[in-house]
Amino acid sequence: MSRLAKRRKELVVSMMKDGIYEAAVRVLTERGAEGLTMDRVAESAGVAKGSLYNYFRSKCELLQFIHEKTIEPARDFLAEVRAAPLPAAEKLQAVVRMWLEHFATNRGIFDFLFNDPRTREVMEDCKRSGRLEGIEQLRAFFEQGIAEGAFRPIDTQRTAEMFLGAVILTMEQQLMFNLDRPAEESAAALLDLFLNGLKPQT
Amino acid sequence: MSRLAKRRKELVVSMMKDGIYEAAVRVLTERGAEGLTMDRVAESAGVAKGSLYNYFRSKCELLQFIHEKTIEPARDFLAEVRAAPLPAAEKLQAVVRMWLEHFATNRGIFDFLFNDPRTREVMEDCKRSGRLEGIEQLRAFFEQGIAEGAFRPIDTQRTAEMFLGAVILTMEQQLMFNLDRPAEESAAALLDLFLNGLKPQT
Amino acid sequence: MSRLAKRRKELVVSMMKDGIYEAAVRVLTERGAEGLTMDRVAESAGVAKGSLYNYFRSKCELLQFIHEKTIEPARDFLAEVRAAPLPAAEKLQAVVRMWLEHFATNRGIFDFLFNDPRTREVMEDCKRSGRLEGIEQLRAFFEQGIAEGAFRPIDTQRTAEMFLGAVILTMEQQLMFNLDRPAEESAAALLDLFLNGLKPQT
Amino acid sequence: MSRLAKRRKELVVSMMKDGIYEAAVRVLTERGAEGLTMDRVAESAGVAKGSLYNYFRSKCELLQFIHEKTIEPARDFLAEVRAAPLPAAEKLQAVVRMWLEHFATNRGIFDFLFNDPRTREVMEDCKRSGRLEGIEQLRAFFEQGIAEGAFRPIDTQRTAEMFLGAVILTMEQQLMFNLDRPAEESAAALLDLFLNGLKPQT
DNA sequence: TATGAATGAGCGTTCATTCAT
DNA sequence: GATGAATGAACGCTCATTCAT
Repeated sequence: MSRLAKRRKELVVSMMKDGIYEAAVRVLTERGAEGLTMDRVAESAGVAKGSLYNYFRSKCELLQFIHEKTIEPARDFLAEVRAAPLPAAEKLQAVVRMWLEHFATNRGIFDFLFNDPRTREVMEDCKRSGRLEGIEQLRAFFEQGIAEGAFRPIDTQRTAEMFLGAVILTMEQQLMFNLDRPAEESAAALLDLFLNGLKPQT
Repeated sequence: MSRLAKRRKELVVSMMKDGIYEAAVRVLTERGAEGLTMDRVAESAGVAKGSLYNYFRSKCELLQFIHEKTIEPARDFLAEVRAAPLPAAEKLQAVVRMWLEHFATNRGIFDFLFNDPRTREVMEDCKRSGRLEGIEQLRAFFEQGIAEGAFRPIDTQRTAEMFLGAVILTMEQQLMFNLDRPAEESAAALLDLFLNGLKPQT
Repeated sequence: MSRLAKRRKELVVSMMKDGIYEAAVRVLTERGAEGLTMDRVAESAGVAKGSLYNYFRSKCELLQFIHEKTIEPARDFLAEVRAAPLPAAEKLQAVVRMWLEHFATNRGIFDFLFNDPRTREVMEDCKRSGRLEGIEQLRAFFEQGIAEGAFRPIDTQRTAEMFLGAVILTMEQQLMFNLDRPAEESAAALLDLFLNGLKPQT
Repeated sequence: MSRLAKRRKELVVSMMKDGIYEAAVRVLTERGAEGLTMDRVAESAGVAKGSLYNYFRSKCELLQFIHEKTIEPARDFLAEVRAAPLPAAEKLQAVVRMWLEHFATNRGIFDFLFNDPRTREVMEDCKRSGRLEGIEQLRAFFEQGIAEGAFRPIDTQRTAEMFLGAVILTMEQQLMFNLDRPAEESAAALLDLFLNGLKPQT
């Protein structure tokens, strides 16, 4: 096969995978993680069930693809932010805003990524859950903040967990009730609380 | 049927439901949310599968009952704390410690209650997840704190969400990795962070 | 449950298993070992597919049951013959005659028992294939014959293999072409050849 | 199309068929009869799956071709031996030795040819299994032996069946347990038993 | 003619629900 | 009311075959 033909084939495969991905996301949105069956993905993608297996060896592999594809832009942005010459607090805020924006669109896929126990099991083998990755990244920011003297020398692991938990639940509330909170505003509220605490400034 | 007979019948029904509940919790603990089948619940409860349907119209209804029943002691404790003559921060800490202790015993049921997508759907129909209630209760504490002048006048809804998120994820991490963090300590860390914030005390 | 009820239940279960067994044999006969699907067994037995799983945990278990049930009477007879006070040659002849009669009825099940590679795999785990069991039993007869001085001191393992092979292929030819050879006659021919050999008596 | 072009085409087709045959044998060897899928044959042959259907109308036809092609050298050798000026017993021994050697190399294809139920059905349609041919050929040897006065005037059909059965099961045992019996020795044991019988020489 | 993606019937298995006893 | 066998739709997955390129 010529190089050109090969390239074209790769493109077609990539497009099919994307189509299946989108179908899966639709199913996820309409029926939840529980309702994500290969039959429904196939139907939603407009292909035969067997065809899915031309692109993904198993449902598990499809799940991993969805995970990867969804989380990828977030991860890229995170790496970018991490490398940027900004104070820790600003990095945190940027990341939170991005997360809120990124997942604001779609409740099904968010649950699937962060909360579905099946997904977690599948992912643990190869990639870690989105949650674990998020915690790890956040820790880096907290450590930077401490090093800069901007944060108290708290337990970064615990802090990262609490912070991510706060972000996730904020997102979930928004998705669950279709709230209309600008990401900007939510991020600011989060940072304000975590930076300054509840106690009145003396 | 006489009133007495009626009363007795109610009692019997209630006991059966409780027995089934306990069986379900056992199954949940041993096999996870995925493994919670009517067969297994029936077997663990020592009744016939068909009998479950005399007490719960469907699996969905059983799920709702489990939810309710599990949440109940937490709710009771919360009401008690709420009524107590304590400063907001102490109330928060007490509640957090109780939650951590209450769910530390049992990973299966926790996942089931907060994260299982099947459960989630079911719950949304009737009271839109246990989270809501927790948030509502927490709001009261934050409002009290503000009224007392102990807290800044922040958005209590958002704060409650963030706080609950932090608690939940802290719990989950602990359960997921079988960490050995005393509830006392975790509660203290949570309170410290939310009260004082990340910024160094000036 | 009373002892009586228990006994009745056992009987019902046993009858269902037998019914399923017969259905499986029918399918085996009509469609061969390849065509033995759970769907077809269920249909032939006049029950829903799911019901099969109330009596057999898996297809493998059903296969083992068929194996056992079919081979059981042959095994019983063999044990009886083995214990009887007869010369080795007569024992051999009796067993061969029994085999030919026992399997004369049904080609499907015979193939399934002795030749189907799938069956072999399944059986190896728990029971040995019919073939192995047959060889082992035959060896005993040859050893007896040698001890009695009626047979030459040949390699009993090999001899048992050859003998069983001869029996099996004789059976298969008969089944394959629906020949009308009396078991009696076939057994006599087998014994004559194996005892006296091809060479003319000097 | 010119005669030459036709001839060339035939050659190409024949070579392709042979290539596919070899691929099928490889698959058979590596994965067993169960694992012989058109996908794997195509992959092993280095052609597209669809191409297989240019040379064989169906999997069934491919199976028949494999059968034919595998049996062929044995058949050729048999014809050769048959025509040779040797006593019947020596011919028998030569053929048995050849068979044992021919199939000793390869368990997968042997099972496939003689025991796989799928194959069996296919073969029955067109030539009722390779066995028949073997039996027919063996009969000729026994008839020769009788004519020469070297064998008793036994029923040659039955004898041929028993003999073939003995050979086949001997082979199968060897393959199933990976025994290390030289073909020479096995052939000698077979002949000794069939010629001289079990009874002690008087 | 060669290709290989698309197909869809079929596989073994699970499980919430029903219903005759 | 209690039972548990029967049900059948649904699941993830396979693979012989087809057909547009």
